[in-house]
Amino acid sequence: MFGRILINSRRSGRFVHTFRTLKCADDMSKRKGIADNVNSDFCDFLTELANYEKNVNRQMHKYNAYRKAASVLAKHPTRIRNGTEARKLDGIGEKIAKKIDEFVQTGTLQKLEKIRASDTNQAINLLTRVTGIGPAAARKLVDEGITTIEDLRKNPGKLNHHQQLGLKYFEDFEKRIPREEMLEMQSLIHGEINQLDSDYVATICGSFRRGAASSGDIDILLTHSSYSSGDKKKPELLKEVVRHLEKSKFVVDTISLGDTKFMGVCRLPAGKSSKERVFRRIDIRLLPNDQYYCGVLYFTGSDVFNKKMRAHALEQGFTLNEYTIRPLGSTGVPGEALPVSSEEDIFDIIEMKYLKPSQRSEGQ
DNA sequence: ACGACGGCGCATGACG
DNA sequence: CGTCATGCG
DNA sequence: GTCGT
Repeated sequence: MFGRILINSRRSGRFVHTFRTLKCADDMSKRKGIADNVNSDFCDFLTELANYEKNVNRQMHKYNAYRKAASVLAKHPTRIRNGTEARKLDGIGEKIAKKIDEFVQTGTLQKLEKIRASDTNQAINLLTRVTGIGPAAARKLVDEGITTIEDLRKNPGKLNHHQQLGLKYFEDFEKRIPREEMLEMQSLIHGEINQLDSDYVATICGSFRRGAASSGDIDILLTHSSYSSGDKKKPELLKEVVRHLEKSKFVVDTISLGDTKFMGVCRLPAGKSSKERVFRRIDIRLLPNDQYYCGVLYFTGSDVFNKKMRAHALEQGFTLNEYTIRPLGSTGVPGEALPVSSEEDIFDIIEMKYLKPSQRSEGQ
């Protein structure tokens, strides 16, 4: 889904919590107005608290609250001097304002120091960076005395398939993908799929589509002229594409594969200087052709843009989601899905000026 | 004071 | 075995 | 943890 605003340190994005961030995380470049974040120290400790709530306490809502606060501070053009000033921003309340005061006055946070001092917390935060290991599995492993990546490698039997692949590619999956490489993969993917069956259509979404200089993974939306939402499922359409990409040696591992969603691992063939390529996370989703463009719009983001666009749709009397756009009756009940055969159609329906993907990064 | 904060596909385990 | 819940992304 | 009701 989406791109998020990266606030913190290095990769965290896409999953940003500390480390695993999520999906979209890819826009580091962006905004021309914000001169490289004068409040980054606040953002850093808020992000650290966010990750702590998510990974250790499993408090996803606090995690999101902290990230929202970090995000609003990252976008703020001037240096925040104290809690009172911060308190005015949307997403910062009494507690965080107090923390900002403490940080300004002492240069640190008592709470954070305690969190950092705990070996258990550190271990949980580390293990959680392996894809497939979430807060629950990380805690369980740590309870069993497994606290390092090395420990994991010694105990593969304690990991399910997804987690084993996460461990196998642990280092590579934390590396971002330069746009240049995304473009290479796009060429390869389009070539292979077209060769397989020219009635497929594939679009790489996420921040890559918005023009980001780097991406966290590859997120492909796929459809086929023969497949509409009214039809019965076609389990072979996606599997056929996956098999073909495996045969061409691009897809090298499968994390999960159902009728509509594939999650796996891929790698480009060796480049010129024969320097080894990095293994990358790849997702492919199969959508019915009549829902394709709502899906492409949604998975292109950004999150902020999606929210604004949905709000605009509501004002115009429509409800927009990742599948369909539907008119709202006088009672507020959604009607039948309207026909859509391009992203432009969706903008037209809600009387919104068309924005190219590169213009959807933060708003307007 | 109290509930919302996204919903969903796939893998896996719990349950019957 | 089928169905439901949980974890995860 | 923050916001809206």
